[in-house]
Amino acid sequence: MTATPPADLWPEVRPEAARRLLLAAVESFAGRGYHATTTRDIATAAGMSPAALYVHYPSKAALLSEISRTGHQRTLALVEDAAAGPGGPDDRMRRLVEDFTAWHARTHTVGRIVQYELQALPPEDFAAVAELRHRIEETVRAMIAEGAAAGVFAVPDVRTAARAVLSLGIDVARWYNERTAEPPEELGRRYADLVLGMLGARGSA
Amino acid sequence: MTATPPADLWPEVRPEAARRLLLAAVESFAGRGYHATTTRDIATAAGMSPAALYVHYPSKAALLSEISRTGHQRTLALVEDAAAGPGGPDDRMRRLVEDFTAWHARTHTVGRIVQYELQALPPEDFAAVAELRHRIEETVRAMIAEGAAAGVFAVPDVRTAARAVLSLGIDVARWYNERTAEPPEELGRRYADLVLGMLGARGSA
DNA sequence: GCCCTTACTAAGCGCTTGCTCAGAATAGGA
DNA sequence: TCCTATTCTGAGCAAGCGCTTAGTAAGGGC
Repeated sequence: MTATPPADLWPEVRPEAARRLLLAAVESFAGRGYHATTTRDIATAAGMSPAALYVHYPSKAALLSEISRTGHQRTLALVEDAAAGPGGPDDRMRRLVEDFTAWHARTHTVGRIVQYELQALPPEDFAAVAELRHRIEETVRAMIAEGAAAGVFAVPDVRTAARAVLSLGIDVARWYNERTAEPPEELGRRYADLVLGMLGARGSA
Repeated sequence: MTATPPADLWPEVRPEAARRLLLAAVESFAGRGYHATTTRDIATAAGMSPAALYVHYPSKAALLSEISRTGHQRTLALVEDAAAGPGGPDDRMRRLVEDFTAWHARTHTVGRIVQYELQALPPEDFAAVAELRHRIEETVRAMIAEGAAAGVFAVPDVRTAARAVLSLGIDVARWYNERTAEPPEELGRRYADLVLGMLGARGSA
C-alpha cells in the first residue's frame, strides 16, 4: 500500500462521524464520480443512514466542495513551498515536480476529485478553487520563466512548458492506483528527471 | 475555432438523426459528465423527444460506448501509424506526439469521454476499450525501448517514460477548449519538442 | 394512390434520488 | 441519576430518471 491510507486524511475534522463521511465520499467520488455517487452510497460506507449526512453537512455538494478546497489548498502549498525553497531554478523545479507528483500518486483519490470534478462544484465554490488553480499555474510559469531568463532552462514557449509540467503530475491521479508498484516518492524522482530533461536543464538526463 | 467542428464527427453515421444524437451526447457528456447528462438533455439538444433516442440506440449507455470505442480506435490508429512510419525512433516519436496531442486538442470533447468516462461504460464495452488502451501503451513503450536500445533515447525507466509521454497528450483533453488560442498542430509540434527533450534525444531542445 | 417500413411523439411507468421531519438514542456535565 | 444538547434513525416526500408503449407521421417503392 503506497497511497495515503484514508485514515490519514483530515485528522482535524470533528466529530469523527463527519470525518467518516468525508472519507466515504472521497472513495466513492473518486471511484465512480460525483454524479454517480448517491447519498445512500456515502452513508452506507460511513456506517450511517442517509439522513445522518445532513447532521454534519448541509448537502451532498458540500462534501465535494470541502474535498476540492482542501485538496487545492494542499497542492498550492506544496507548489509554493518548492518555489520559495533554496537553490537555483532547477533544484526548485526538481523539488516541485517530486512533491506534486508524489502527492497525486499518494493521494490519488483526492487528486481525481480535485482535477476532474470541477464541473460538479456549485458556482461560488468553483470560483474559489479556480483562483487557487490560477495561483498554482502562475507559480510554475514564473519558475520556468526565471529559469529560462537565467539560462538554466531552454524552452521555446514558457506557457506551454508550464502546462506540460503540471499535466504530468495531474495525470498521475488518473492512472495511479493501489496496485501501482512504484512508490510515490520514486515516481516523483523519476518524473523530476524527465521534467528537467524536458526543460533542457543542463546536467539533466 | 481550432477544434474539430462537431459537424465533422461521424460522417458515416446514418440516418442523420442518429448522428445528431451522437453529436449532442458528445457535447453533454464532455461538458458535464455521463452521469449528469440525462436522456432529455441529449434529445432536446438533438431537436427530438427523449423517446426518439431509443429508435436509434438501445440505451443511453450505448451512445457512450459508441463514442468511446470510435475514439479509442482513432487514437490507436494514429499511434500505430506513427510507430510504423519512416525514420528513426526520434522521428517517429515526434510524429506520434504531434498527432496524439493534436487529436486531443482538436477533438477534446471526444477525448474527454475517451479518457475520463471509462468507469461509466458497461463491463463488456469497458473490456473492449481496455484492450485498445493496452495496445496504445504497448506501442509507445516499445518505441521508447527501441530508441533506448539504439542509443537515440536516454531514459532510466522505459515504462515511466512511456506513461509520461501519453500523459502529456491525454491531459490536453482536460484543459484544451474552444477559447485556447494555440492551434492543435502547433501545440503538437511544441509538445513533440518537449517530449524529445524529456527522452534525452540528441539534437533535441 | 396505396402499402409497408421507418422515424418519431406524447404520455406514462416503476424506480431512484437528495433531502426533510418527528421522534429516538446517545453523550456529557452537574 | 437527571437533564440538556447533540447525534442519529426510519419513514417518507417531491422531483426526476431511463425507458416503454400505443399511436401518428413521414418516406420510399411499386
